[in-house]
Amino acid sequence: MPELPETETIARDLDGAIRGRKITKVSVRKADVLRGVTARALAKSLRNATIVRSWRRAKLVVLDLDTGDRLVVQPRFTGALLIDDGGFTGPELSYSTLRLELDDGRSLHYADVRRLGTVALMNAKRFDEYSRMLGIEPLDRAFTAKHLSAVLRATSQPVKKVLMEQRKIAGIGNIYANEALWRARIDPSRPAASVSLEEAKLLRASIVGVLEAAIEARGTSFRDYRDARGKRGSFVEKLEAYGRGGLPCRRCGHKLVSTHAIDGRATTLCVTCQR
DNA sequence: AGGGGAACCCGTACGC
DNA sequence: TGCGTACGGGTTCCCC
Repeated sequence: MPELPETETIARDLDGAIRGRKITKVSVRKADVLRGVTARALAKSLRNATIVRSWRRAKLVVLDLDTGDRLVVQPRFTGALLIDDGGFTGPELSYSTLRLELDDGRSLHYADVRRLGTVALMNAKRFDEYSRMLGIEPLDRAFTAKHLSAVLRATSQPVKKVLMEQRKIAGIGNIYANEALWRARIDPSRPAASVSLEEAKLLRASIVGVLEAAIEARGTSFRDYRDARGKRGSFVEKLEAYGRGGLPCRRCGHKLVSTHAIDGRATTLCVTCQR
C-alpha cells in the first residue's frame, strides 16, 4: 500500500533510472486502469515523448513529459512501476497493464494485480487543478505545528481520520497515521480539535520523523508493495503499532489493542501510553 | 458542509 | 479436495 514513503521511493528510483529517456512504443493490456484517457489517446500522446522528470505529490508518482503533459500514477494497493531491463519473463509480465518501451531498450511497466490503481494523463492546467485539491505536503517547510494545529482545530473528527484526509494533509495513509500517533502518544480516536498546540508540535515531529525514517528504509512492504526494481522496503521491521495488535508495546510493555472503530479502518494503539 | 454508502478489482481466507 | 462467498483497502462519487 504505497503511502508517501513508498511513492517517494518509486519516484526517486524512476528519476534516476529513466529521466531523459524517450518513449518509443506504448502497449495497453488492461485499459480499465486508465482515467480520463482512452488507450488509443494515451498511446498517441506518449509515443515519442521524453520523460524529463519523475517526482511525487501526495501518493502519486508523476512523470513529467517534454510535451507538457504529466503521466500521473496512483498505485493504491497493489500497483507497481517496474523497470524491465530485458529480464522479465511470464510471471513478471502477467499483471502488467501498461508498458512503455524506452529508447535504450528497457521498458517501464505499470503492473497491478487488483487493478484498483489508476493511470491518468493530465495537461499542466488539469494537474494544477487536481494538485490544488490536495493538502499540504508533510515534508514541506510550511507544514509547521501551527499549520497542523489549525487543521486539527477545524473539526471534531477523530484525529487519525483527519491525518489521512488527502485534502488536508497529503500522503499519510493507515500505516503511518497509526505510527505517528503511537510516537506522539495520542489516542487516535480523540477529537482532532482536542489536540493542543503542544501536542500538535509533538505530532508534527512524529509525522515527519516516521515518514523520513520510512523513506530511508525504502518504505514498508507489509504485503504487496515493491519498488521500481521489484524489491521490498524494510520499514516493516521498524513498525511500532501497525500490524502489532496483541503484541507488547515497545514503550511500556502493555498489550497493543486493535480496533476498526475509526472509519472502519484497522487501528492499533497502546491504551496505556496513548492518551 | 459533513456523513454514509457504493463502486472499483481480484487474490486470499474461510466455510461447507 | 473443490466450490462458493466474504473481505479488504484508498479514493471518488452520489445521495441525504
